[in-house]
Amino acid sequence: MNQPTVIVIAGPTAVGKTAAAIRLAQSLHTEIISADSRQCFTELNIGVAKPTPEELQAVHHYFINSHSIRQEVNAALFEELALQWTDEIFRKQVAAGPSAPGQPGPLARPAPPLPAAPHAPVTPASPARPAPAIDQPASSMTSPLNDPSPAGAPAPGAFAPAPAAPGQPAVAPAAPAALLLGQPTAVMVGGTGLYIKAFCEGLDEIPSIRPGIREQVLALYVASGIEGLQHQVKSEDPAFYTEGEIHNPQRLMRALEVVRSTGQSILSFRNRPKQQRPFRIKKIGLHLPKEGLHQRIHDRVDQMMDQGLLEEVKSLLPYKEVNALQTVGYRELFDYLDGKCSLSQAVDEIKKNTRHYAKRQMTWFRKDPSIQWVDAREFGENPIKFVSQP
RNA sequence: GGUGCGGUAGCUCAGUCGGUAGAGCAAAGGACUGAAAAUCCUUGUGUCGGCGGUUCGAUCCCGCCCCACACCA
Repeated sequence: MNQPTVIVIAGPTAVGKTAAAIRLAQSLHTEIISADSRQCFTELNIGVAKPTPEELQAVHHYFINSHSIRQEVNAALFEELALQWTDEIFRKQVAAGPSAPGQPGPLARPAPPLPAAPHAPVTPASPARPAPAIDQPASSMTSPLNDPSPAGAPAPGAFAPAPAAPGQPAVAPAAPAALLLGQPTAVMVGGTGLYIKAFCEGLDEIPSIRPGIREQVLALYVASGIEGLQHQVKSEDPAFYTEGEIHNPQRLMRALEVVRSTGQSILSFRNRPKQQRPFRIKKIGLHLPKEGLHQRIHDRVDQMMDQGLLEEVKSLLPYKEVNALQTVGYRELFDYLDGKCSLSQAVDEIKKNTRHYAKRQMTWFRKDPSIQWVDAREFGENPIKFVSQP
């Protein structure tokens, strides 16, 4: 049975997902939905390894530069938006008609294919970039759907793609029709496992939290710590206190805000079966040997510093408390700017915390039996090869 | 050369009034449905610098040696 397909590219940070997904999307003449909880923010560029302006020009990306750090973004919002975007991509492809091999597909852009040099030169340090558009009130950005990719935010230089064998053509010559069988296809790429899960399986429907309650719960945590949260959860949501993660402040606060807002335990909402999506999902996991991945992480952090990450972080100092900036690469440099450590210590911390992050990502993705794992280097050579099999 | 202080887990160190040792970090594994680049959980045998001596028994006390640091010449 033929259905539209979403190809999901997952894997740890710095394996080379971005470049691989762009090549794949170009081969398939389609567009990309990013599944990255940080690259959606216009104000965050170097530190989140956003695709370069050239890459964004080559393939249309959704959920890149679509939000401000002053907006609340979470997995539920992502699920909702990504489903809309998927539908939008499919409809565009249907409207444009099937593409013929060797010809520009319906969504192909005029830009030439990106070079896929196995060892792309490090992009030189970016010149001073415009100040992030954080002056705008969040309310003026309430329509991310209509403006998914403002051109104003230049992204940092590209991180070199996973090394591919020399001599490979920039774009696989395979015909998109081989995979599509006349059916629309979209590409999703990102490292935020929860967002991918929300998109593929859906989240339970939990009413939104009444205004003021989240602040109230946070204040409780600040004032009385995890013991205070545990104490309240024990009396207000005993079921969660018994079954939930009671050593995890975030889970405790979530449980409290739900019970205070709805009068019911958060556990009572966890009853919805996995969603059946009206499209096929094919998950590809990119991996590299640990030493190689760590080397790429270290190199990329050094590149970020060369590209001016410190300046980017300085410009965000007034916003250091917002959730979007609780992020590897930013927190450590805030500490440096606060005089808590030396610059080289901060850089070492970024490398270490990025390694930890990659490990957590692998723990998450390994658990998903529907992922087909591919060596990132092989995938980079000819992504469509791994995608054209059912 | 002399004096002092050290040499204990990958790193920084604690400790054993003599009964073969434990924290933080690192590392490894894991959980995770509206903060997810977040948050949380689990895992600690290492010639206690080397060789002798005292002792039932030494990482601990004593002697010599090696190494590091500081100060004095």
